[in-house]
Amino acid sequence: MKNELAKNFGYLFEDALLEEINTLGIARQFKAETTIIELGDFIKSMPLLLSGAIKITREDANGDELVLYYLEQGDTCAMTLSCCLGQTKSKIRAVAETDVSLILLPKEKMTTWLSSYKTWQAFILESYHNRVEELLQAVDTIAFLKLDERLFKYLKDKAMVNKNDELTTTHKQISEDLHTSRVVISRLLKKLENEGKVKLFRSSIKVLEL
DNA sequence: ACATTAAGTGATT
DNA sequence: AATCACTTAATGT
Repeated sequence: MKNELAKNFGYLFEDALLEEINTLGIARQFKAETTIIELGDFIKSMPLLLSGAIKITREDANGDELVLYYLEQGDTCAMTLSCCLGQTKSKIRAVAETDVSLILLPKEKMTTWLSSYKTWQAFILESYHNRVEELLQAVDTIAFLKLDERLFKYLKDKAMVNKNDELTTTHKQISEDLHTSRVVISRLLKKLENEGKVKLFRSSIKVLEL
């Protein structure tokens, strides 16, 4: 774990902090599709993403889902930060998009480190900043983009976090992620295919224009 | 061969 | 853009 840690965060954190993370952190792996944080969960530790990608999702009272953003290697969950500080339940769901490997940090350390390590402070502020940016982007996407543009952006994002332009997913799953119906996705995907932006297969989609 | 699941399509609101 | 109803095609048992 130590080398992996150094590889991903070595340039960010000072040695003393890396040491602390190394001794206090718990390494964990999740397989793709595993739910890491469920709605309403209490957060007792904070994750540092070593590899893989995590899909952050919101859900309304009717159980309708909506994808907010993806976390990638080197990221941390901003929701967790506010949960740890405010002692509230998680208002989001986190599902492993790919196989994920991460380190869990005890939440009590977070605030202590904030004052004792400048690099930690910078890291937290930086990732908070990134998260807010992504959230704003997500809002823009939902509010101002038409569904066909949203769909194409979704496909590109998904290809990005998976580092693979061949996506194994179904029209139904996409419709759930984008909060719309399967039929609509099928039709829009057909349109994108005719425009030469994607290639459709059964249970998979190849993104051509990245 | 049969059942199940994914995807395509016309018509309606 | 959503929903219904139905078809076709691919896949699993």
